[in-house]
Amino acid sequence: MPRPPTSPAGLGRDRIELEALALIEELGLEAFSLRKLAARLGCEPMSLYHHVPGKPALLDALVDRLLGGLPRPPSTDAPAARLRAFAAAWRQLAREHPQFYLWLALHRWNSATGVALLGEVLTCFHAAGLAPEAAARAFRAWGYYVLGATLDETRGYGAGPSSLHPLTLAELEHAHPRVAAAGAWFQPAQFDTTFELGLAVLLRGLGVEAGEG
Amino acid sequence: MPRPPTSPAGLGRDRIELEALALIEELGLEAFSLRKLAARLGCEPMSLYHHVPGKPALLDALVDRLLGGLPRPPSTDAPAARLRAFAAAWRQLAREHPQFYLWLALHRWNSATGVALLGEVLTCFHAAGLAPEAAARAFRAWGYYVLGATLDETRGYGAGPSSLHPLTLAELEHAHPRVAAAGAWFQPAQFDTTFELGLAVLLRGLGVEAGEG
DNA sequence: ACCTGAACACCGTTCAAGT
DNA sequence: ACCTGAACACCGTTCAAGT
Repeated sequence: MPRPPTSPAGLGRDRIELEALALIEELGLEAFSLRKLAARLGCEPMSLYHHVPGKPALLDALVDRLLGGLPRPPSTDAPAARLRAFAAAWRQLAREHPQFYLWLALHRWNSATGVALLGEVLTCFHAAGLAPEAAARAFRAWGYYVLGATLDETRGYGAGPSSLHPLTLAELEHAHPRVAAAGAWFQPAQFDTTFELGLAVLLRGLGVEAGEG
Repeated sequence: MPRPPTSPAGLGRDRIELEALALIEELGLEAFSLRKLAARLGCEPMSLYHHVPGKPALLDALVDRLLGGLPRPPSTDAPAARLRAFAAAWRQLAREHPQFYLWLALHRWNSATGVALLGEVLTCFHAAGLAPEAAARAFRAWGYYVLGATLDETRGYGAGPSSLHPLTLAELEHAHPRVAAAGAWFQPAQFDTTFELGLAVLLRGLGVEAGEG
């Protein structure tokens, strides 16, 4: 009684990768392990090695999967609109996979999928009329901003306290009233507005968007 | 024969923390362990627990140590100059501790030291004449950019390939000539120029620096 | 007060063996 | 071809014991 190649009982890369993605969000990236993944899949830890070379390779495969699935803006849109759309899709991906995002963001995208995506973004800067050097630098600066924002949004205030001797709210308000007051604009509900503000400044200042837009 | 409190034979937090900082850079953040630190210090792993509550607490103490040691610009400088100086000092710190920087950058600075530093930076935006909300959002956008740039500089291209099937240089030049050509401006020698470009755009667009400087 | 040794509950991964 | 079980070399940390 041979079973189909993607039978739920068989492992296969798809089932392994999808379950890994879910388990990472459930447990956190640090607590995720191949042994727990195997338990979730109902197999022995070592069975995974017949489908995946090891843990780093599995995580890199997840990067490729997510990069490949990122929605692309229509190439008929204006360059600035396309860059806003790329940033929005990327932020959405970070929001959907906050735990995995640390690995996703900080590993080199030197696979075919990753380089293709980088090329699409870089093309927007060329399409905006920038010379090669200006386009390369603007691409980089834009990436710095998007990277920092998404990491801060997923791993910053949302991640909870980590210090040995954290300041209490009362201490904060007494010692640093301005920091305490600014906290109102550091809430998740404000993320979109703040992100758009900085992005608009960058796109305009980098020469991607005309002054009168 | 009682020994002085900071004797080389005794452990003490200072010796533990300084050795940890050095060992993290030597081995990499992921490979660093308390057991290896103990071996380096010539003691048993469990001896460390008499000076430090655990591994995360030790790393958070290192954050506090480095934040406290960050050089501060003179408060007589103009706000924009101070923000450039903070960014430069921060980038320097990242360059000196590229391995530890991932932990340093992504843990909440809710200690007294951390909040004081955040307050000093936020004050620059107020001093530039921005209203509380604009200052809070500009502070955040500035931080996104600095965070992303430093992480990319320390963990990006410098960290080597990670993908399962990386593109070769020849494949890259054939399939994505523009990405390959842009690589010339992605080298470490170009980091300063690119960083300053984006920072200038942000400071000007956020209203920190006047149009005519 | 400070350090030690054995032990516990985990890791990723190798290897030889099963079907 | 695919899965398993035992084993190896690691982790962080607890606990009881030493001085």
